[in-house]
Amino acid sequence: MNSKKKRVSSVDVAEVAGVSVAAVSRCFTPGASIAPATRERVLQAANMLGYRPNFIARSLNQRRSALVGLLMSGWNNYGYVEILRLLSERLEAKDYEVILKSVLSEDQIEEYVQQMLQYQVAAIIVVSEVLPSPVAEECRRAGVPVMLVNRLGRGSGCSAVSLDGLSIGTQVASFLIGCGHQRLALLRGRPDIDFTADMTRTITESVARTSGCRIVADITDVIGYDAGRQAIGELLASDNPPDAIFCTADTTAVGVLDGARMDHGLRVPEDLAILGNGNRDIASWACHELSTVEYPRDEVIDHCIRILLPRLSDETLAPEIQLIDTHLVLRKTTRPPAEPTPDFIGLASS
Amino acid sequence: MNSKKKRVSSVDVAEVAGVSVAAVSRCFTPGASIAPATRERVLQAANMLGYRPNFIARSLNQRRSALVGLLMSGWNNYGYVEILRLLSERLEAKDYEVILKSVLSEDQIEEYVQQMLQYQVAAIIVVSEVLPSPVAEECRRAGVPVMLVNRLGRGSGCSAVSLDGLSIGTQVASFLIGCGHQRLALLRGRPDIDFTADMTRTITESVARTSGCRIVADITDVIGYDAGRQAIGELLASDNPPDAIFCTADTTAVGVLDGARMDHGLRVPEDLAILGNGNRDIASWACHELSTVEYPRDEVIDHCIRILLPRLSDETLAPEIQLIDTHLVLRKTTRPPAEPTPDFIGLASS
DNA sequence: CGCTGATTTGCACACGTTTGCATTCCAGCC
DNA sequence: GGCTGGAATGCAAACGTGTGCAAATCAGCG
Repeated sequence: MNSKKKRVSSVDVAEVAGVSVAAVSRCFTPGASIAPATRERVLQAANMLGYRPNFIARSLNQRRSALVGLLMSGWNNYGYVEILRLLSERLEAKDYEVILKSVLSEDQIEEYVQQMLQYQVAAIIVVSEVLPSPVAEECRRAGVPVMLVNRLGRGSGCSAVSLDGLSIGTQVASFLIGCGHQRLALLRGRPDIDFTADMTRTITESVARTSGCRIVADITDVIGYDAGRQAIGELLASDNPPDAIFCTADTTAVGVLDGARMDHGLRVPEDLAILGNGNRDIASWACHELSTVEYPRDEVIDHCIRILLPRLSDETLAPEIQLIDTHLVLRKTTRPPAEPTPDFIGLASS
Repeated sequence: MNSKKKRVSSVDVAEVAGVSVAAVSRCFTPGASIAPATRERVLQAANMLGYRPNFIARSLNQRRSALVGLLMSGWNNYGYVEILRLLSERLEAKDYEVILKSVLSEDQIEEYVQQMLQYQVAAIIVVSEVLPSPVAEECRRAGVPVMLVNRLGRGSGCSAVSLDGLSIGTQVASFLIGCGHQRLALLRGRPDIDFTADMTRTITESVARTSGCRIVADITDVIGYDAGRQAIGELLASDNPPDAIFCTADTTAVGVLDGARMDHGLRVPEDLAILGNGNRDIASWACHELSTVEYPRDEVIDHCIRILLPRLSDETLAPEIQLIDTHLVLRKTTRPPAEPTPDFIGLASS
């Protein structure tokens, strides 16, 4: 009833409690020197008036805020959304606030970063395929650390956490080759993503070292169910139809799977093996049983937080890049390896 | 090189440009009275020094920030994530910043709202099934409007945008009854959600008015693929197996679909009709072809923004509640209506 | 040149905190 | 009782900006 006009501040509390504003400030500062008795009196007055310390004023005074900027794109990528959620939760637990920016086109990045810097964010996290190249330098000048997730940003001087495309590419290649496939196709999204580019490189190299095996197609900008379903049609109609397909997203892989089975009557994995990436919920569903590459999101998040937290309070720390390895999750869209070791044969048949 | 020690502020710019701080402030305030010549000089100095106005200081001075708090839960619900994304984009376009809080349990809400109020947010949006009951009152005291999305929060005095459960329940019931189904089952999530509760109520009422038709099961807390797949097993093993199932989430419906087909050999829709809710991407996939209820997210967002924006600048506006109607999207997990009008029969058979 | 009015500029205060420093208070001890 | 030292408290100066008010500047006109 009285609070309609004015916002209650520390001077109001001080007046009621009969102390100075300094005292009420110390009440809300852990570890400050204050007598238990007055502390009690102040808290009581604050409670009665409905007082809350103003974080904006505090931030101005301390010259640093507990705000962390988060640039997000790739909402259609389920893994990114999970990362967003987990990052948010972990930062909340440390009493940081996340200010979220959804970036639609790369042009916006510059503007958004400027805005975030104006809010004196303690750091900027980029969960996105696009890299704020010119912006990184500006953040460094402002002493604001930048952390890239799912992207390496080589040479940008940012910290980063990403899957190790080289290692995973090797795993994928040796598995598919080991199954006896000879005509591989790759369906991936944007060509300029570090992870998929690295993966493609090692797969290509591994295949080149294997006689009788080759890559019949490497198509970029294939993203999502419909794109996958259409792509498999085109591949099957081509001169060199593949006998195994690796997709950099599970949804694409499911599109390929549905297309192969329902549009073209293929048997999976007998006629065509399909390997996805991400191991999201749909991969385990009974109607798909998709073989895929595990995405170790908890590990990704752990490293993010580990790298980020110390840099929030100490600007001078050097950026760090963390690569993360993972493994395949084999279900029913791929065949078991064609040539297991004798030991395994013995074990299985005895 | 020089910016390592100090942050550049308006006094630095003023000094370089040879004007007062007031002048540089006016440079960045649209519509302020400033001579073009000095404006040019100030901007040049600002640019040279890499100066950016400090929004924290501005917010403190103006006693209001461009921050909007966003409480998010239900990340497994694809629709909610879409809402989050769109809200973020629309608010960005109006130069507001979104502070994101991921709420895991209801206990956290109180704390998170307090934190947001301490950051002087202009409003709080709740995209969540849970309602911050005690908190709503506190926000009103602080003059901060609260907007609920996908939840009505009756009696809480908050603005809200939600689907009209009563209307949709009527549509679902009359469709399923019109198809000749007689044993309906409902699988829904949390029992205390306005939308699904309303829907359940009207479905129950409609069924009660129809002779020969009844509801054989109304199970709550069934959320997601696995839960749906398990639930259909239990339903089929019961004394009263349903011939039609309505699920309040598409993922649940797909679980039911897979379970019915693959675990129990049922034909869908001949033996069992399945209706989902949300019309998310998976519903249209060839392996599912799920009939479902459309979720008109653009409309939801439009109303959100329409209601919210004026209340960001004017605290005195009364809360507003907007109900939104939608329609069914019929694919192949439901049968066409059993008794079309004679006209239709005539048209179809002639 | 002097006057008028409009435009531009600067001064100084306010926003709500935190914090270094000085001061006060109080208990303990010789 | 006087002295000492530590704890508690208040004073006042920041932090970086916006803005009302008054001063200053300037153009225009008689």
